[in-house]
Order: sequence, then C-alpha cells, then structure tokens
Amino acid sequence: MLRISKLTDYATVVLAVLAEDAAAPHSAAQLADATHIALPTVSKVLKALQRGGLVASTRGARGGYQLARPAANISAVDVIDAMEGPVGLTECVTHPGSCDLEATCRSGDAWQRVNLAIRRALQDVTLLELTGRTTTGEARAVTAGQTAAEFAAALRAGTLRARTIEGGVQ
Amino acid sequence: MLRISKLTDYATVVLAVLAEDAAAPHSAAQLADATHIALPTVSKVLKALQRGGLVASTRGARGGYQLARPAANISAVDVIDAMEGPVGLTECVTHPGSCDLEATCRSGDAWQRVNLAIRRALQDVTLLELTGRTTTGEARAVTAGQTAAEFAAALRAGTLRARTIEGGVQ
DNA sequence: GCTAACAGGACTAAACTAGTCCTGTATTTT
DNA sequence: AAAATACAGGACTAGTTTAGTCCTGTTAGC
Ligand code: SF4
Ligand code: SF4
Repeated sequence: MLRISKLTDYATVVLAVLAEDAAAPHSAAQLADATHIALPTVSKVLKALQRGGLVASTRGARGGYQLARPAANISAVDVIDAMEGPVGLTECVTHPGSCDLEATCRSGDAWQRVNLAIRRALQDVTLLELTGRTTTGEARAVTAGQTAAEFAAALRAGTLRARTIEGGVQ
Repeated sequence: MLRISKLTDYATVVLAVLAEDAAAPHSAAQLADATHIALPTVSKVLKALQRGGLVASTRGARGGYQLARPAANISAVDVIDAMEGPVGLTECVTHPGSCDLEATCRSGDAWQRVNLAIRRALQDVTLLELTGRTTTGEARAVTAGQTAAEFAAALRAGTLRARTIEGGVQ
C-alpha cells in the first residue's frame, strides 16, 4: 500500500489552514473547527508539528499556533519527518545493521537509491502545493525541472554517489 | 516513516534470486536457503507473487517457481502492488469517498499528484536494479531521463491532467 | 503408491495507529 | 489575585496491521 499515516495527512490539512492566514496565531480549537477534525486529534498533530519545528506556539490566552517559516519553505518531507520520523522504505535504510539479511542481500543498495529519490521528490512538494492552490508560475516549473534532473541522477547514480548526496542533503 | 512492508522487501530479495537463474524453476526450500529467509515466510511471499502474476509456479516433484516475465519487465511497483495492493498514500487515493474530510479538504488533489509521481518513479525501477547489478548503459539513462521529465510534468500538471495520466497508465 | 512441491487459508503474537483524556504550566484579561 | 485561555506532556485504550507459523489439501513426477 505504501501509505502515509492518517495523522500525517491531517497535519497537511491543518498546516494548509495555518498557511492561509499566516499572520495571526490559531488555537487548536479554531483549527479543529476549520478542518472538521476532532479537537484532541488536532491537538496531538499540532504538538508533533511543534516538536518538529514546523509550527511555533504561543501559550496563554490569545495564544495558538502559527507556521514557523514561510509555507513555500515547508515541504512534504518535513511534514512526514515531523509526524512519523524520517522516510525509510526498508529496515536497512532506517536502522542500518538491524536486518539479518544485510550481509547477503543485494537489494539493499537499490532500495537506498529509491528511498533517496522519493525523498527528493517529496522535498519538492511544498505547503503551497498542499494547500490546493496550484502554482503554475515559471519559478515553479523551474524547480520542478531541476528536481526531475536530480531525480534521474539519483536513480542512475551508484550507491557511493547516492550516499554522498544523502549525506549532503539530509 | 513511509516504509514498505518487510514481506515486500523479502519479495524483491527472492525475486532477485529467481532473476539470477531464470531458466530453471526453484523450489521454495531452495529459495529459503539462498536468501536466508525462513521457509514458511518465503512460501507466503511466493504465493502472493504468484497471485500477482509475477512468478509462475509448477507443482509436483521437480516443480517450483520462476519469473513469469523477463526481469527487465518487472518493476518495483509491480512487486508492491502484488504484495500490499496498489500504492495509495492517502485514504482518498485508495478508497475515494471514504474520508469524512473529502468535502472540505484541499490537500487531496496534491496527494493524488504526489502519489502518481511516486508510482511512476517506482515504475522505472526494474528487477534488474533490484538485483544489485547496476545497469549503467545508455538505454537505462534514457529511460531515467524520460521518467524524470514525466515526473516533472506530473508534479506541475493540474488535477485533471494528473487524473488523465493516471487513468491511462494505471 | 510414494514423495516432492505448490495452494489456500487459519491462527497467533507483537507492533503500530488513531483517538481520547488527564494533569500541569504559561499568559492574558478582569 | 483570580479566572479564563491555551499549549505541553504523557498515559491509556481499542482496533488494526504485520510477521510469522502451521495445517490440510492438491498436483505432478518417479
Ligand atoms: S533491503 Fe535487504 S538488507 Fe535491507 S532490510 Fe531489506 S532484506 Fe534487509
Ligand atoms: S487528503 Fe484530505 S480527503 Fe484525502 S484522505 Fe487526507 S484528509 Fe481525506
């Protein structure tokens, strides 16, 4: 199935609302109302996002949450990382050494590459896209093109190179 | 985390062995031995792959499993589809209509696009890559480039277009 | 008829997910 | 100062999914 968790999904919905009106802080209750997600759940999501540094919180009356940085600067990977931990398709990607087959298995390297490719792809999807307002400007086209090129490179590149990229990008 | 299930992972390992010597049928026991995965588990994996049409099975003595088609013709998506059902990042991708938020949520379209992009990316990773023998031929580079372009297009395209592509490709 | 090997499905334990709730703390308003 | 607002952290539960095993039946070769 290869799916993201429902909470991660909710996170993007909540973030979309925050992105809409980035100036003022929004309380969890307000966001629950706007998104139609139950308050305790929204609250949980927001706490995770705060820990991940994607939203800033202010306590007390008239407090609430707001984006920690511009929407254009928050990507799908960031959201996933904050909600479920770093993207890792296989065991050997997330916890190297913990898979018994690692010595003999030769698929590992390929998965590493695929993982990286997906990660890069996700990195190019910003909150702007996630809000549903498709940006069709040329700037957008350029970044997409760039990512596509990198994507091809990542797929083609050998393991060593892939790991170097990963180290530099991660 | 966004991970594939361990069984899917095993599937690629098993398929890699099958790809190595595509001529003769391999019994589940043989494959278990070659991969160091427990026999019942290998058996389960193979049954799923057979149902998915990726391997062909022969019963009886001297029977076993072999690839149903050339390794170059089996992609990562095929494996995932066979093992865990079609890739679907969100609820609304796999079961449209089942999410309560679908009426108000505007992230759905974006996830649809991302989902498609990932699917296409995975489609370009064949068993050949998964066996660990990185093919660096020009043919490979070309297909990677092609996918990259499509990838960019998919990311940039509006919902309508994305859905059209999906319908045609799926 | 015996044996090798797949087919199908039942079953279990463990892990993860979604969702709720409670207790505490910071900030503002009155 | 007191009260109200709102986040922080974590415990907890029910439900689902995953990994892995096992058993019973069927098919093919010798
Ligand atoms: S790819 Fe190979 S080494 Fe990595 S987790 Fe899967 S089986 Fe283990
Ligand atoms: S993206 Fe929106 S509509 Fe789709 S499953 Fe998530 S919340 Fe529901």
